[in-house]
Amino acid sequence: MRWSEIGGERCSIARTLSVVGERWTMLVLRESFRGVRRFEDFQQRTGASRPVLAERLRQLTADEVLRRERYAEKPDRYEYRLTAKGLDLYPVIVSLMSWGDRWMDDGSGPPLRLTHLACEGPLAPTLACGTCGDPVTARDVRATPA
Amino acid sequence: MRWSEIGGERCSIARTLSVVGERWTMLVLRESFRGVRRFEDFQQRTGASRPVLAERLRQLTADEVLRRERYAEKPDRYEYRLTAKGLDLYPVIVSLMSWGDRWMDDGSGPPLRLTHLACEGPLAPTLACGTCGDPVTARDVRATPA
DNA sequence: TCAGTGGGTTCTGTTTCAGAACGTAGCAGC
DNA sequence: GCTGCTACGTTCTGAAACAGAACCCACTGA
Repeated sequence: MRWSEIGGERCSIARTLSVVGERWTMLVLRESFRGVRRFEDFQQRTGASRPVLAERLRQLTADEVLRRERYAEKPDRYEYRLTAKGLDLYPVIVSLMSWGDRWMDDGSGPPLRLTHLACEGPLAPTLACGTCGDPVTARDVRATPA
Repeated sequence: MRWSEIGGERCSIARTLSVVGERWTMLVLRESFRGVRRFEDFQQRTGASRPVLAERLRQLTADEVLRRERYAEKPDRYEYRLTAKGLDLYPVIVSLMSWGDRWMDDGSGPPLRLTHLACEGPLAPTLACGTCGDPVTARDVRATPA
């Protein structure tokens, strides 16, 4: 099977990866969540090559994760902003970061600190059950085909 | 910058992607969480080609996300099982799945249903603040360099 | 003796990628 | 009017990664 065909699988993980699973795509989104909007800035901050970045931005726009908006005329200039669909990827980004903080630390501690604005405490991101609100690990869950 | 060098960045997201960001790796882990342990089964269920699968299993083992264990002798047979480090990737998998359920539905509903064993309710996975326990979205968080 | 199983490796043609160069449409300074 | 500078890409070329098929090896069972 070709990687480009995983979007057709009946699996939400595979379908999500067909949108955000390409090389560099997650780093583009990381920068989007940090407020980056312009091609040059994405290029510099992610390190992706220009052709690949152009392709990723095109695809993310087609998938409605980003929205391409003109911010200047003559010549036309566009920037890329997260849509609601894109903003909803935040838990993915945060869980990747959280795992890296815990398991990929080189001894110098987490590169970024997240503060929960509502309680002013450290975010300490947790996977919780939406029904009872308790924290959840892999062992607490049963999966059944729908 | 080459993709193979992102592990050296001072960013937990980039570092995590250096472990789980290759094509097929997430699908291998998806199957691991479903209990799959053997090469042939991974190959059939993920759709990755045999050389790529072999390489991914090798790398995940080197990164201590999976552990390679002999389950038979003459000839030796090995299986791949999640370590604690691997099990801790569960929030990443679940958040990918949750986003796919919400945004990539083709009209036939979620392919898999998750039940939280503690409360017997649907998991409805949520990103929560570990300090106050409340649900969190992208807008509720401030990031500061450490 | 012959087929089947499990876990890979090897080989070959195709696809994707990295980096540099180029294009384009304006603007600022001189 | 000429020279750079900015922003956002596209084009080109050699290198790397991938997909699928074939093969290898050490057994087992018929």
